[in-house]
Amino acid sequence: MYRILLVEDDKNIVEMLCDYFDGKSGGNIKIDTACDGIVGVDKAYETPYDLLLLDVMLPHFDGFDICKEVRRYSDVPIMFITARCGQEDILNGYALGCDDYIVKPFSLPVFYNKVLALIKRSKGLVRSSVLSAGNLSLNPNKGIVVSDGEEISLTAKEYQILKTLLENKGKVVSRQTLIENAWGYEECSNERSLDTHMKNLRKALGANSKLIKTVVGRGYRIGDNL
Amino acid sequence: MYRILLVEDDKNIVEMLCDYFDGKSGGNIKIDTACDGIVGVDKAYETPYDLLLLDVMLPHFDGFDICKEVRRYSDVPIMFITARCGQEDILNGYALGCDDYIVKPFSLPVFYNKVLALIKRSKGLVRSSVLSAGNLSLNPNKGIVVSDGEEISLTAKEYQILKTLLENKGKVVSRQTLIENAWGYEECSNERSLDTHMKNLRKALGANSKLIKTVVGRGYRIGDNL
DNA sequence: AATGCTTTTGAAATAATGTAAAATAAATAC
DNA sequence: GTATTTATTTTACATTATTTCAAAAGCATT
Repeated sequence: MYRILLVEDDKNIVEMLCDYFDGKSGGNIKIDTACDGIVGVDKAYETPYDLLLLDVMLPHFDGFDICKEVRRYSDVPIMFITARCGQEDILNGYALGCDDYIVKPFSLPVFYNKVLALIKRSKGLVRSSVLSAGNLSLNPNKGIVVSDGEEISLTAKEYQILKTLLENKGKVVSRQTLIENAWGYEECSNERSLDTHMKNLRKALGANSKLIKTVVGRGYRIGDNL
Repeated sequence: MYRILLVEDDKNIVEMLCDYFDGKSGGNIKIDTACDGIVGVDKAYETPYDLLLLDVMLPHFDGFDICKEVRRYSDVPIMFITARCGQEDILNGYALGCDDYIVKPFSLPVFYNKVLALIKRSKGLVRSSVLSAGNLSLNPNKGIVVSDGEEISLTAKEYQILKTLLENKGKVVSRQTLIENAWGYEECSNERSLDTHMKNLRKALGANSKLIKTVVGRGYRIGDNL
């Protein structure tokens, strides 16, 4: 399930995009919305979204401001969607670190595919729809995990933790991010639970558990080497 | 240095793009060209490009065919650039696994930025590039540090201190600045703690610890020479 | 070389993470 | 609807890593 934050003050556009994405993805994409920049920045900070869709013209804190602020701490994919089509604006967007700049009006089916292509690119899911590290693979479509050629069964939490690590292969993923991804909005009351799930996950992975390194004080990281 | 393969049969476009990219990037982007699909596929197979730019309408083996073929074995970023602007064509491009589909004519500066954004996204270099000094490098995106070719593990504080020093390479960084960056809002109770982390950091860096000079009374400075 | 100040060092205190087992909650079967 | 199974959370303690702190060493000024 992919999570998108849409910051847009035009209710019609919000509704249209939400409906289309929900229908087209079969509920596999969830769009969260904010109608002004301040709320947008706050939400982006609290939740690990897979993509930010930003209108440029917003009251008080505009899309460019949001992008600038978010890029201080995050690599999350960012697309602007706006009626402002001047070359100056577009170049400014790219200078602030956006991934794409879409000018309204646009074709919904094309836009949908653009969004999906970017999310997949950012997660390394371009060609195969399989995430992998070393001799370990996870198929997010099928929801199965194979370790050393054998399919293994993981619990929901273990699966989510492993998926988040693989989506960020090579990067240190903070405990907070892992918790947010595995627990979602209902927070986990005791953050020590993660330790236990981590232990169970490692046990389930057998020898491949060595792929997951603990980076004390900063999080965990999965890589291709034992 | 980034390498791009441009498959395009219109000599004018080829020349225009090559000139523009060469000038704009200061030679940091090298465009290789092929004027038909067969040659394009061969070149893409032989060389690890950072991006493929494919015209759709080509003799014999068109851009879609190239994309389909290349995607059998590679995740390389692919952009179509073509005059064919029908929605069917665009959707077909995305279905074949392209990253973007640009319709001619387009603005060169915008196109240049799009290309750069995609290459950076594909390499995980969105926010910040790698920081380095001498034979030492720190990737803020991945959160890893490499010293003399070996990845070394640093604690959270050591990592922050080194990152701050590298962000100010060549400059003297005051102890106060280092403390503020590594401890953030929760102040460190004893400012002598920095000394210990400095010691541990130097120990972890091995020979490269000589890159960090103590400037008594003013702070520390990292440089490129031992 | 003596003084006052800053930096380095290593042992002790503290904090973070790993593990196992028990308790609770959720899902499934009967 | 209840029993059984399975998953998750809590708890307690072991282990490892990090931070603190005070003593020792280094540096600059006289």
